[in-house]
Amino acid sequence: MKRNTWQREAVRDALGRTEGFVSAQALHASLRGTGSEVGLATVYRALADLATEGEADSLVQEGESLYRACTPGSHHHHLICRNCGTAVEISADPVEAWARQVAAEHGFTEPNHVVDVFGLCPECSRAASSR
Amino acid sequence: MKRNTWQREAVRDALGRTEGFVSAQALHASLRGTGSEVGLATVYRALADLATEGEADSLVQEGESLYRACTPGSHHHHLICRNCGTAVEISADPVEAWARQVAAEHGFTEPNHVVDVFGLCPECSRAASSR
DNA sequence: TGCTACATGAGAACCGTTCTCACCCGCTGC
DNA sequence: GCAGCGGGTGAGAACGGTTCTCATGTAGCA
Ligand SMILES: [Mn+2]
Ligand SMILES: [Mn+2]
Ligand SMILES: [Zn+2]
Ligand SMILES: [Zn+2]
Repeated sequence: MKRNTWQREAVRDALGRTEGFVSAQALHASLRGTGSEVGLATVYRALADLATEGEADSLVQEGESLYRACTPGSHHHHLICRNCGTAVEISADPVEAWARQVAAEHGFTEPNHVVDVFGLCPECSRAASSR
Repeated sequence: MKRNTWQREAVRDALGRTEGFVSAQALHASLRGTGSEVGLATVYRALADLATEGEADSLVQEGESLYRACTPGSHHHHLICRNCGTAVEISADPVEAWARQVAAEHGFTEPNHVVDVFGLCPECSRAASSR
């Protein structure tokens, strides 16, 4: 049975208020910045829990795990800005079917897939081209 | 100008002789096992070089980078066994087009994508079901 | 209001990877 | 061949993100 602590609540809130994918450390720093005295280990634990409960999505970039609030219960993927982390949820129905088929064709069972699209968001594209 | 050393050659060979994705540490251990006295740092460096030269593919799983010999010059993806690391190269032309389109629709530029399909290979499926 | 088991947090430990730097050796020009 | 240069190597230290430890705190329940 999972307890309700203000720490867990603070992490959930901070994640929800964040545009794109953030690291545990960044989230911890931002919480500390607002006066919240959460421990780093607690932020890691809360994010891991949120991810297993399906309330957060995660991906690994350059050796660190990034998290993002997730609309729960729906399988989806992300279009992510390489520069600022902003993310858009996208559905990938044709890819789902393709992945299942490819696995089956080669006799692989219990298929899974990792599908992420990266790029520069409109804002970062503008900034990059005007430089 | 890149020099030819027996160490680099040994790493390339060992990678080529491996079925699926392997970690730098595992490859280093296997080289040591065959009497080759390569340093761990050198294995890391060689694998990184092979990856940037397009002679190896890499992916990150559970916090460690895995490498695999790659048929060079062709953009492709992988169907990977979660259990033993065995991998099959697959082409994903419909996914390529989909990814480009999704990025364009949201105004994202310089699109990239990560597409991996995981599952249990026929052999590992058999082992799992007979247990 | 007390009890108890789970959550928290500071710091240590962990672990894959990268860095350092003294030594080695592949390459080039002679 | 042979010397000399400059990049390569390797043992161990350092690094950085994450997890663990354990003493203390506190949510949830009666
Ligand atoms: Mn999917
Ligand atoms: Mn592709
Ligand atoms: Zn951006
Ligand atoms: Zn397998």
